Amino acid sequence: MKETGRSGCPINLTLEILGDRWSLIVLRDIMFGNRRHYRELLAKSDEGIASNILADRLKRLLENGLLSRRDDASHKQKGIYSLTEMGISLVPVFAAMADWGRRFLPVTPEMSIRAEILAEGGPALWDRFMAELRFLHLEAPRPAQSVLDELTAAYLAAVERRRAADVEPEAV
Amino acid sequence: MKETGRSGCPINLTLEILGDRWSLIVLRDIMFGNRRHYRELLAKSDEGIASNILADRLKRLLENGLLSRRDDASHKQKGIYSLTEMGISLVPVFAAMADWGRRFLPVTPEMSIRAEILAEGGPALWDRFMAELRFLHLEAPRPAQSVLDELTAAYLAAVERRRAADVEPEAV
DNA sequence: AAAACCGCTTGCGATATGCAAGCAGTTGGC
DNA sequence: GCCAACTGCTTGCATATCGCAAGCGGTTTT
Repeated sequence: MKETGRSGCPINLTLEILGDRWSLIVLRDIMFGNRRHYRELLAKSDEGIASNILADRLKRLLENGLLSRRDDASHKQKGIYSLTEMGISLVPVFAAMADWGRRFLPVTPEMSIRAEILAEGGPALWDRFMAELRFLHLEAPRPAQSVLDELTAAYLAAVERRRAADVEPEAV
Repeated sequence: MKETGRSGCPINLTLEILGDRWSLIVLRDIMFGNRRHYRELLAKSDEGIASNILADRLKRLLENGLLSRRDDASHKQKGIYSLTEMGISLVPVFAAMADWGRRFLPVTPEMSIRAEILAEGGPALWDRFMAELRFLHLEAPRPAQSVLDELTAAYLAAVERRRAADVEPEAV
């Protein structure tokens, strides 16, 4: 930890680690998009993060204990980034932020469907999701059902709905 | 709204408005410290925000609809900043962030007592707090009890505890 | 009349961001 | 075995933002 900050307020300390435009975007893509390699995070980012910014954020997230990194056995150059328990514990923060965003900001329907499901499901769903993340990123046992699959399916269905509506705008 | 952003993702849009080191600090001081004037926010900030940054953040928060500003009838130069419903709705986000911070970061006991109470109280307490903020910032009726007083009293008691422990370190 | 206070601005050096190009090493197709 | 594609990540450089200190016109207090 650096001693840059001034106060021991939890909000302040959280902002010192996550208070920028990109850190939470990176974590979001790892968490909800299951992107585990540098190139995946770089190329498939909806927002188009720059490569040096991504490298810097990954380094800081590693230093701060939100991520861990191990080598990919199948490719000597690849590294696999995983969420730690500290990173997984951000699920309620993401849920709260996403719910706020979808209520007050000009979100697109397909991008807010997952926020809606998380808000609807509440803490019980978040717990199930976190259990699944512990399976995907730590070595926890596989849970019965997959929340991530549910979220992803809903998202893809919304994308498809949008695509169909664009192709056939005369239909109601 | 600016068209800077790339995606309609609620997390991304939220970060475009609040994703920096200071915006949420300012809102925190208004919300939990009931600081309503520029000078109060400037001087009583635990983190020491710079005056130009504060002015810029207040402007952006006004533009984005999180705050409103009106003249202070008692002083021709003073302005009073108030939370809008959009700003008040950040209570769950603060609660989630503060709870995460107090669990994983080196917070001080007196600064995390309020986070603890909010986490303990859950959504029911948050709703009561938001009702009180609507009284303080909008023109809603006064609620029966004050959550803010409760939080502030707990904080001051923790400060006093710390002070007493520092003065008389031999006592247990 | 003087001093303190009001919100906020200006100047300026330091730091962070964003973009494009590039690098050494690895892998896969032929 | 050869070359192209791909790997994570760095470098250079222009621009934007940050952070500090000082200051400004006006108001209020003493």
